[in-house]
Amino acid sequence: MEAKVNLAAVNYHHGDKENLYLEVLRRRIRPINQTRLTGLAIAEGKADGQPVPLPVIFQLLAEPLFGLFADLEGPGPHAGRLIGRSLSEPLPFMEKFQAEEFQPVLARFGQAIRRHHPSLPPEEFLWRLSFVVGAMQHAAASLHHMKFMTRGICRDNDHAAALSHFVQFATAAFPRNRPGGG
Amino acid sequence: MEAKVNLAAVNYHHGDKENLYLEVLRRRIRPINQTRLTGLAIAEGKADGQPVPLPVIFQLLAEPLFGLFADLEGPGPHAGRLIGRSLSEPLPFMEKFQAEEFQPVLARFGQAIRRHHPSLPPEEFLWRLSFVVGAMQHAAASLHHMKFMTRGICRDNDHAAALSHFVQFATAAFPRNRPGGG
DNA sequence: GTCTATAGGGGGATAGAC
DNA sequence: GTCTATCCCCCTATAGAC
Repeated sequence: MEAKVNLAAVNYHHGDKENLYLEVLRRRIRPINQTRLTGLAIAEGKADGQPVPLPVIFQLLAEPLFGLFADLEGPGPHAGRLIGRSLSEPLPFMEKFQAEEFQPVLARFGQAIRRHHPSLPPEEFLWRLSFVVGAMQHAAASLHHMKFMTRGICRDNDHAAALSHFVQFATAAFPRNRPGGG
Repeated sequence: MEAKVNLAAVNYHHGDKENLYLEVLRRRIRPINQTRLTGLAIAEGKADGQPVPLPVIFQLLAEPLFGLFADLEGPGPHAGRLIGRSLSEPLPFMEKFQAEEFQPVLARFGQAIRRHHPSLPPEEFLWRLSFVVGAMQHAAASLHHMKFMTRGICRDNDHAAALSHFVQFATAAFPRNRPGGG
């Protein structure tokens, strides 16, 4: 019936489509989030009680994601776009999934960032965090056609540039001295 | 065959599915971008040769999008999520579409922002712009479950808060005095 | 326990009726 | 020119073979 491989044995091993989709996503996302969390843990160990500098935090957050695009021949770029897309998926079961997979990371990194702005109102803090995360995801999802989008100024799949510019950008979003204080 | 209305006459009027999808998107996106462009034109008229202040620019950019969520019973929120989703769509024909619909707006607003940072390297400028746009889109796509994401701190569909925080955030991303100069 | 044959449903597009 | 009846393929999931 098929050229090389059995087709729908998939259903036996992975259940229905929804479950398969989540398994694939999890498989891609877990290692990224794991790398992030251990990276932060190590950095905090080294910091020895002091807050980890913001640029370091954002680097640790973004590098595992942008790093997917380092090997253009591997599955990374595809995974990157898959993740990007999944995050704007309106499917109801995705909310629960996103919470399970990303909340721990967000909470953990949120804490670390928060130490630099302990008196910032929680609501304001969370909005900024949300914007920063959105910027990162958008960048990851757009890496492959930055050249097109910028009419040739930026290069495609330039994950190193994305990373360094993102770190600068995100750090600027949480400036030490803001207009409103904090 | 159907309860109330003829079904596949759609195909006659709109051609194939891809075309229909683009028509729907265009219909939602065009008025938003139109509002943005005329808003900026008016602001520039009033500014009388001076650069339009950054907060005004970002307000003009974001308000038409976030404003979709003002009437929760209307089609706006649905349109907002549709647009959000379409932007992370990996479908090949979407790139062309996005360029057609969004490049003019981005170019126009880019110019206006650029006047505040004429000596910033083009690449750096475009990266920041990309991050800001990503933050905005992510916010629009997430408005409906901010409460869930923030464990109750932020409210759902709070487009006014989203707007004001975004304006602040985006303005901070283009600070008058940066570490690197410009 | 592993996989395949097959049924069932849905969606898209064409060919042709009005 | 407008719309509808119908076809076909693909995709999903179950039932049952090995």
